[in-house]
Amino acid sequence: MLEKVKENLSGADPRFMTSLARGLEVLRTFENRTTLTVSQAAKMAGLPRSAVARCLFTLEQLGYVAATGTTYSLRPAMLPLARAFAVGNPLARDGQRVVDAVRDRLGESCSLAMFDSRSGHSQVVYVCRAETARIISVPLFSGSTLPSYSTSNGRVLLSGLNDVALNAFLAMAPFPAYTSKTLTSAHALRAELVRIQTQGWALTDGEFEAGLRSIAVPVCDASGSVAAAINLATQSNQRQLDWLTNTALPELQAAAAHLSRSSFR
Amino acid sequence: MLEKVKENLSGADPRFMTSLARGLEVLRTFENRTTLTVSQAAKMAGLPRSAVARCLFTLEQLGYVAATGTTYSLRPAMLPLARAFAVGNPLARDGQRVVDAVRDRLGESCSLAMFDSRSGHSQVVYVCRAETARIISVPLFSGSTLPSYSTSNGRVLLSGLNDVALNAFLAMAPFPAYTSKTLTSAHALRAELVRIQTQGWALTDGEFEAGLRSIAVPVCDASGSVAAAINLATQSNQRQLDWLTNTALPELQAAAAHLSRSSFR
DNA sequence: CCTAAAAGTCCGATTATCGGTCAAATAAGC
DNA sequence: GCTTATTTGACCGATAATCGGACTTTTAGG
Repeated sequence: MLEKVKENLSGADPRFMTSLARGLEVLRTFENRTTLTVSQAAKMAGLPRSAVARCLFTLEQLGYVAATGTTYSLRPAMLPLARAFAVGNPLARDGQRVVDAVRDRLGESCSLAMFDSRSGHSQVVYVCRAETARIISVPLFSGSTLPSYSTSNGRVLLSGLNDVALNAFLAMAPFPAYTSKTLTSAHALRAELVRIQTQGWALTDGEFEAGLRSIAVPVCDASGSVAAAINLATQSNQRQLDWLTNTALPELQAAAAHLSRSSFR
Repeated sequence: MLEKVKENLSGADPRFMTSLARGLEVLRTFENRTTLTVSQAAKMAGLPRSAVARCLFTLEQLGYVAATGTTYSLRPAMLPLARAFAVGNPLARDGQRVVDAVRDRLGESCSLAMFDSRSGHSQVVYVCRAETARIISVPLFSGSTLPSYSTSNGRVLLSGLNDVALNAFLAMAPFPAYTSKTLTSAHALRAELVRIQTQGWALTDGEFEAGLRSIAVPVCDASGSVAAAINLATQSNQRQLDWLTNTALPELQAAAAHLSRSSFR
């Protein structure tokens, strides 16, 4: 997994720092578990214990994790970095205002998402989110990640990939089905992504979770490529499909256009 | 600065991974500047250009930063890590509810802060925050950092340090004065910290910013040591000092006690 | 067009990193 | 309470990953 990233790059670029990659990989294990021992982290990261112990020792010295006995946990050190992104990235900076506005106008939860570029293109990370009532079983926050192939935001982002990247991603198919409606084959997904690309928006209906209906549109950067996606999530029994395409879609498109403009700065 | 951290640790522990430390140090430069070139980052981090170029190359491969031409900027990769802390740390998880409640009851901005353990004990990071109207010139978010010696939250945290850590910190004195009232000498600070420790709360009045008055109390963990601080920030011309100690203080203490309990889990 | 600064490339030296091993400690199972 | 199974912590020689300076190319500025 880690080696793949390195090797894919025209075969082991000498500029690639394995130690740095490993250390960050170890940090990442805390996304799945709040407290970890050395061997647990080693198992999860798929690295030798000694290497993981070195990483955790270093991360502790630097103040990124804290040790209580032999168990490690995260320190707040990530928060300033997350804030740096939140205020430095034009889309993230203006995004909260925009999703709040959409939520207020339409009365449904609205989210701005981007690729979590750490995991190829398989995951999207929620950057900004405005909630109404909780409609999804898994709680979402800024920083939550969701699979890209089965969510409207994710599909919009996938539809903006170039052929090489898209093929690389689809090579991972088939994908697990969350519901009976989930598209899981590379063929079906590719067809859907093509349609999304031409029509300019994506709609998923109960593919990630039964009863969850969602529509998303792309947010483009100055070069015209898809930099983010903004979506509206509703309950199937509350909003009809044509409400999404007739009422929600124009609002989302306006919001996306507005965000697009701000990303030029 | 980086070497100090390493050497202070009983002279270059072989477990310390310099490459990992450097990579994280390079990441940190983005806290000061949203976009950076290699040489800018090298200058800020105080590292050779070639080393920084390797770090940025690696961080880009891993998806933590993105390159646009020769300038780099952060990707949303930090958000999942920040969220992992926010939901995994007991104080952070319950903190938002608590500061919101205090803000609602007292009508003033309330914040929960912890040491930013990356920079010795010189900075505190705001973990949770509930705002009223903007009363401070510099906007604060979750993830914002402020100097510990001149803020009420910071002083509470400092008052919980052991002698060794405190002496190490005070050795950096004198500290810059933000206003004419700022305590800047090690002597004065030490005296104030002792008083804070015995009385159980800290009050700063216009030391960080003129017209800003703030009171803070400690939040302790299971072992009884200070794990966080919670404070209320007011404008000098709106709230008298005795309102802070008579009305605000009990509320803060109740909130802190409540948080303390949740940290046991 | 010329100058200065930054970026990109390369490479030999060195040392930081590696990962397996072993003893000690801890936890689990009986 | 004893045995067994993991886990931790420390060690160390081998090796490859990292280092940083030097050079060339490119970009930016006057």
